[in-house]
This record gives sequence, structure tokens and C-alpha cells, in this order.
Amino acid sequence: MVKIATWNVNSVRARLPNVLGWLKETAPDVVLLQEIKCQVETFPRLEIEDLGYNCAVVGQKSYNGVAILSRSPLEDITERLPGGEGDDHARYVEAVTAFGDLVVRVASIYLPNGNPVGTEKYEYKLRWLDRLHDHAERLLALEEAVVLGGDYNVIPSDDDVYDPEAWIGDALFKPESRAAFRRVVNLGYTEAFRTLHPNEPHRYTFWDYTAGCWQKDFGLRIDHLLLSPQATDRLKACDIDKKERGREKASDHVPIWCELAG
DNA sequence: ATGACATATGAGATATGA
Repeated sequence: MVKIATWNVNSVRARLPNVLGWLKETAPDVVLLQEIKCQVETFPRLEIEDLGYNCAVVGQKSYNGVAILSRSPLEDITERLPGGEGDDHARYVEAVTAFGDLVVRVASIYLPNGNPVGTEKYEYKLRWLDRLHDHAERLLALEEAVVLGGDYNVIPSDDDVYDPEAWIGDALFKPESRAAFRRVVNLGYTEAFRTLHPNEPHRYTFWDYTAGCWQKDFGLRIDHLLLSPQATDRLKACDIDKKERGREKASDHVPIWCELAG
């Protein structure tokens, strides 16, 4: 079984003890990290390599930043989502990695938040989703096992938020954001968590630091794993590591993972 | 709309997040 996880760590350096502890405890084969919030030179490569991982890092000072960790070599690395003239944000990294007869192309995605609506930030989010759609369509044509994982900053449905009314008008919940997300899924991808857990509303991957959201279980499900048909054929499990949110110095997001036969 | 909390930068207050 090959375990592939995604986690928005909200600074990999501030979160290093949590990340290393979680890697040792849950032993994922591939990890997609978002919001590492550092440049390539300051990524804690040695500490992570010591645990047996290869790293592909796309860094940026202070903001954004994504990485892929894998127990197998990473090949054919792509460091930007195609189609972004002048888009210099570190929000996308893609690579191919293999475990036995499973060759899987993975991408670590940090989609723009998009707030406030009505500004260029929201337009940027919608454009980014369009670019992701076009790239995801090209990837399908390769007929490979593909896992597009990350912080999509999209709440897919009313079941994925503690109070839908309170989020009307937010960039994460706007009909346009949700439709653009569905448009990617509807190309032929499988959203792993909801597919394997169709009757489990209110299972979240993010709880705000403020206003006691964690204590009240006021969360959002915004971190997702999208699988191509060839990956879906092998999908055996998918779940959320909720307990990470209760630790000291936790990220506001928790890991979500899937297991593929192979 | 603002602030609550957390993080980075850089050395005080501001930008960003969702």
C-alpha cells in the first residue's frame, strides 16, 4: 500500500517538530506540503532527508511555498502551474515517483485564498482554478495515476462547513469558486475523501486559530485529494489526521491522506 | 467591517491568512 498525504503546515520551520513527529508516527510514502513559508535555501532538507525522504521544494520568502516529499526518487519535476503570465507565487509543484508497479504523478497545490471578493485577489483565484482545470485536463490525457493534492481553499458543499450561512459571500464558498472546483473534478477526477465517506458531513481539515473555533469544532473541509481514474482504480482508504490539530503549536490545517494499492 | 490568533520580517508595525 502506498500512502500519499497532503498538509498545509503554515510554516515548515515553525512546525518542524510537529512535521517530523507526524512523519515518524504515520510513515507516509509521499507528502505534499503547502505554506512552507520559506525559500529553498532555508527549507529543513537535512532533517527531512534523515527520515528517508527525497524533497522537491518550490520556495518563496515569507509567503506560500510548496514541497513534495517521497521515499522514492522524484522525477520530471514541474515548478509552476502552466499558463500564468507573471504569476511568481510558489503555489504548485508536480513530480513523478514510483513504488513497485505503481508510477504516480503527484502535485502539491496551494490555491489562492481569494478574499476579499470583488478585488484582484478573487479574480486571481478564479483564473488559477481555470489554469488548474486546463492542466488537469492535459494530465488526464497521459492516462497515468495522478494525485492532485493540497489546500484548494474551496468548501465544496454545505456539509463541509460548520455554518453555511456564515460563509455566504466568502471566496472559499462563493458559487463561482465551488463551480470552478467542480469543473476540475468533473473532468474525471475522484475527490477521495467524499467518495469514500459519502455520509460523513462535518469532517474538517481546517479550524481557525481565533475565536475558539477548534474547541467548538467550527471547521472547514478545504484540503482535498483529486485522483485520476488510474489512481482511483487503486484507492483503498482516505482519512483525516484530526488529532494533529490538538497538538502544541499546531498548524490550523491537519493532514489528509489516501492509500493506493501497489 | 473588524478583530480574534498565528506567522514572517526585522526590530515596530504591517502584510497575510480563511
